[in-house]
Amino acid sequence: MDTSVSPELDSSFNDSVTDGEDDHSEDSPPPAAPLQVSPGVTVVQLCDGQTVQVPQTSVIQSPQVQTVQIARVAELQHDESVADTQQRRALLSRRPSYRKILNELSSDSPAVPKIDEEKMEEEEEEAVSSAASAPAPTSIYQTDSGQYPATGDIPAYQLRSPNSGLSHSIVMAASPGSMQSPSHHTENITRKREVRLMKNREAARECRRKKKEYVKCLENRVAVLENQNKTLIEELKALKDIYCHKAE
DNA sequence: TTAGAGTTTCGTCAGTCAAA
DNA sequence: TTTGACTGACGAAACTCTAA
Repeated sequence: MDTSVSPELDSSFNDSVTDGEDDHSEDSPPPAAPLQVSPGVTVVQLCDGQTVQVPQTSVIQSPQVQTVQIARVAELQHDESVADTQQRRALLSRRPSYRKILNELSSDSPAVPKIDEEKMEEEEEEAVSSAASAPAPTSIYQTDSGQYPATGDIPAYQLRSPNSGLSHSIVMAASPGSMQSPSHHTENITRKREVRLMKNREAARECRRKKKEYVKCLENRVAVLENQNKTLIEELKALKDIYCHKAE
């Protein structure tokens, strides 16, 4: 099972995504700066072991952030090793959902729309109640969401679904399970199935939407890091030049 | 213009997990 | 134990691109 790797990646990844969403995140101070010798100056070690003092405005401090992040991941791993099994299982077995990740994102960045869960619930309830109370719906896809009739675009596999024709005259039994005729029982099962399918359909849509946003955030993050990397390389080159001139 | 390949989108199923 | 939410995998349909 390779899922054991994902939580660490995800925990650091969530930070990265959050940072990636906000391009100014590089301006924020790192959680710790081990090579910082004074408030305005950072010490950078060159390949020959010597050190050079760099103004704090330099982007060279950013790798420290990464180092610290790696250290935090290592810490996390250590903590996990001593945590109880249930907690570890919770950490290792499942990655956070896109909903969680994106909700975190949205709390950091107002540009990302937060998922209105209450609204979604209301819509679902509405859909369910309409499915249950509709006098004679021709199809659940027409009565519930209103999407398909609006576009007139009902996929063929939905039309030929074995359930699509069975949703007529859905009536709730007065006491489900006690005095239910076979037909009512079948209708109840059918209705439950249709509700489940409808919810799952919505969930799949939402999941895909979240996934897209998530991938976009990753791409943004990659772009930011690539730029940063380029700047760092140039800066390192300049510093080496300065050092070589001094040495001569 | 059109046939076919490649890509995208969508619904469904199955499996997992957390909460009740 | 049951239930609901979430998400990967799969197949089907729609869409896009390209060579003939």
